[in-house]
Amino acid sequence: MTSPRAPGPRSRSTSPPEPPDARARFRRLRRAELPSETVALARFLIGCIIVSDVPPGRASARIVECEAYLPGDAAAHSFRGETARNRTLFMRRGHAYVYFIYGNHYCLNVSSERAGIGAGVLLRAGEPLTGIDLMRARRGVSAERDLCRGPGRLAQALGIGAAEDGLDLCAAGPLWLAAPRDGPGGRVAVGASVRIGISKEADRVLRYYVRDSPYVSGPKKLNS
DNA sequence: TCACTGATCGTCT
DNA sequence: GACGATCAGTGAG
Repeated sequence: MTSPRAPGPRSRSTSPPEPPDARARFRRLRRAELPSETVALARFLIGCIIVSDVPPGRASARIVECEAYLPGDAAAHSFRGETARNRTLFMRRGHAYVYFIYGNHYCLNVSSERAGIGAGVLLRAGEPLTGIDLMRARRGVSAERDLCRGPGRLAQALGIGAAEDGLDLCAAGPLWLAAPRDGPGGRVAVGASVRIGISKEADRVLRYYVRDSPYVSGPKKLNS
């Protein structure tokens, strides 16, 4: 009948009580702060925060893993040129490219170059920060580690679907990027590896992740 | 922890 | 009609 795990239609909010952690404050990233080159942006995004205000409430996660998909990269969805599906990948940097994959899952990218150039950064995993109960409800699992570990899981936990495709992540809206939290522990060791789940250009080291983070996806040998 | 497999459906050739 | 930037479940080591 209906697709089982695709994010459902937005429920009509009946002013649910705001969980205490939803009041955490984040500073929205300005586009000028985003590096204008894909690899640099992928590295930059590690430690940044993705914030979803998709109803019924706020959920956010610290980005701990992402992959760069470059212009002219055979593994990138933009490789064959612009289509109806991937057109948001050709928007200027800082826009959401959301696509549906394997009949079950949505994945979120951040467009990464100037308008007209197809490239992006796939957000693969996050460490849940706020709205954890909401993520649990969306995901149907309780283990915090499994809420955002993997691109499909991350999108589902944040309530991201086709409706979020094309959103400006540097503007006010239901989905946006926030600066890393300052203070002790703000600086992390970033590792690099080959990308996961692709067959073309599979040897390129374009995946970045937080070393030793339990929230990173993929086999252990890629994460040391 | 890893390897394997089925589910599921939009997109593209 | 084939493929795919995945996930969850199962079984083996």
